[in-house]
Amino acid sequence: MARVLITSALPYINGIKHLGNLVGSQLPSDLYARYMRARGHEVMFICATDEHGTPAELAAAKAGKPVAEYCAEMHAVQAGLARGFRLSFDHFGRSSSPQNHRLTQHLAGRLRAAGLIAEVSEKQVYSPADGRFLPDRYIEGTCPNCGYERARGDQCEECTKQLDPTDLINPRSAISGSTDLEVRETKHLYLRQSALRDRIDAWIDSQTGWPVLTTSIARKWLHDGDGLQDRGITRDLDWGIPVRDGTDDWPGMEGKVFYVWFDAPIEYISATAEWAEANGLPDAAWRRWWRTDEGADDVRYVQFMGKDNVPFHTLSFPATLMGSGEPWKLVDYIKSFNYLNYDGGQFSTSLGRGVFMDQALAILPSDYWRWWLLSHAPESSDSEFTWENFQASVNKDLADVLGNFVSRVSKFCLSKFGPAVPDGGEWGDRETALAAEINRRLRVHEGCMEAMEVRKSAAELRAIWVLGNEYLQEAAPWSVFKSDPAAAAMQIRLGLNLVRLYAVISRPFIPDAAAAMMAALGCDDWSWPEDASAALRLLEPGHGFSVPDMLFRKITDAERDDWAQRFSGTRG
RNA sequence: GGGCCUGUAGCUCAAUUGGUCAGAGCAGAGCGCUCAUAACGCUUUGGUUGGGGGUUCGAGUCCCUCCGGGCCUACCA
Repeated sequence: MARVLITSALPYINGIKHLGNLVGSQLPSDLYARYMRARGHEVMFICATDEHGTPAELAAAKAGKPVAEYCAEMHAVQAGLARGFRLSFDHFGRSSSPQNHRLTQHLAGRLRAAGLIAEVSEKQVYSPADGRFLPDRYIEGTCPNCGYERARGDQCEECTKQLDPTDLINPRSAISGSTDLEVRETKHLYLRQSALRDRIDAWIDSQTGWPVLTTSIARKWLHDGDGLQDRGITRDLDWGIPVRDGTDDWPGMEGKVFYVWFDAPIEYISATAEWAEANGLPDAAWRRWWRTDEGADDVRYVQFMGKDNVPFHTLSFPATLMGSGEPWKLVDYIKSFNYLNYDGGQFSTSLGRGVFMDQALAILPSDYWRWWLLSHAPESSDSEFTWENFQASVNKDLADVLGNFVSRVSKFCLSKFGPAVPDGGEWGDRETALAAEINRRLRVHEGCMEAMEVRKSAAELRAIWVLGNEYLQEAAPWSVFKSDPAAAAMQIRLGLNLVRLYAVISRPFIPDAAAAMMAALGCDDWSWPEDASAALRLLEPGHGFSVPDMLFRKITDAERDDWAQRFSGTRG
């Protein structure tokens, strides 16, 4: 048994996430966590809401609530949706937790002591009307290059030219529209990533088998131009983790907070501490996952994220941990995903384009979505959600191939033999061959799951479902029953055992359906089928079962068209 | 501008990384079965792997070029 630490990129607090966000980190990480648990490994699966930063403050203001209250509410909403999608986090924390305050301040202090923090005075745009410094992208104005009137301070979206806020003509606050802007001097802390560049570079080089997407993004940042640049890790905001040197004041930095991307990854660790506290466990319980000097040496740490998060996880966060000089556990494997698009364009939170987590659950149970999203995960390139494809996959894979198999086996048994696993008959060549084929395919499936090849894993799982239908077709118990009832009993006994086997191996993908299958069989033995031959004899003659309700219903053309219409534009 | 990824049957995607690999699922066609959610099984029609050029005994797989799609480019997170 191994110990596996799994983290999903933290969803940002300012609203309900869409399916693209879900499939980029939380869902595949859940698949992996569930599979690892199913194989008997000790798993710590961590996620949290990422609560700091300007967008959170603005979203709270828009909602007319204090930011702390807003975040608490949105955390509860996101936690509820996570439960709705059956995301099996051991802990779903908050980056605003006391634990994260302490650890972030501690690590900043360590970095300072190691000489890896630089204090830099710089000029930033301040808006008296908004009462805040404005990040570059919150300043709008006319592009000096192309004349576009709504260019942002970081880049003109029209001509893609990189801009400095002071380049803009007629600059104004994107928040209030105020043109009363001034440039103020302010001091900030920079993490001297440049000083750690060689160490990080060597560390990235030492990794094998990481997705190209992961390493290519990291190398680009390491080698582009002058190489890895220092990064500002503080902001002039109210909401965040106050800048401190461990538990001491940091002179000159009063009133400033750490930048969200400094404290967010640290929350992976802090959330594990939150988990320990929530469960009444001592610090040693979480430190054995994170401190290589306190037991984390044998931990395998895997991170899941969308490609936009890769720089922070390959560079900034490792720099933070390495630079601390303390033996923190570094990530062993980074699984990154491309984007999921929606019907010819991008999902858009602002435009309400696409399907959001709450809406998805209002339409169909989570298993339908889990299956489609996982079997179409954007691994090698961006992928696309279309209602036609969703309908086809759900109806064929879930309803026809798996659901109907369970239905035909259980109903046939009930009508011919009654509500218990029938006795009689012996396995022949066909059954032996089936067990061998299941073993073979299962080993392939396991290899894909181990390697986090999500789509292939789904395809292999489906192929194993198909084997059940092929077997029934060849064995034809409905025909055999007429001449040799005992042989038919053996065949259908195998079929019922196949249902249990399917429940076990399908559980990481479709946990609710798996539970329904197992419940109908009156069984609670979730042991992994190491050997199909034995697993297919697990339910013995006389064991009672019931016919489950329809596992998956079909999506009608009318529903498909209705949904396509409903989610094409404006949310609500 | 620079960098990276990507373009394979109508659709969604595979090809152990130069050597029978041109494949699977869906859709289409034909046949079979009747236990089942008009479900299942078998067979089968589709591609000169975006265009062009090159390297090689041999290239979706390497190089050049052109065309198309996407992402990143450090103050959104």
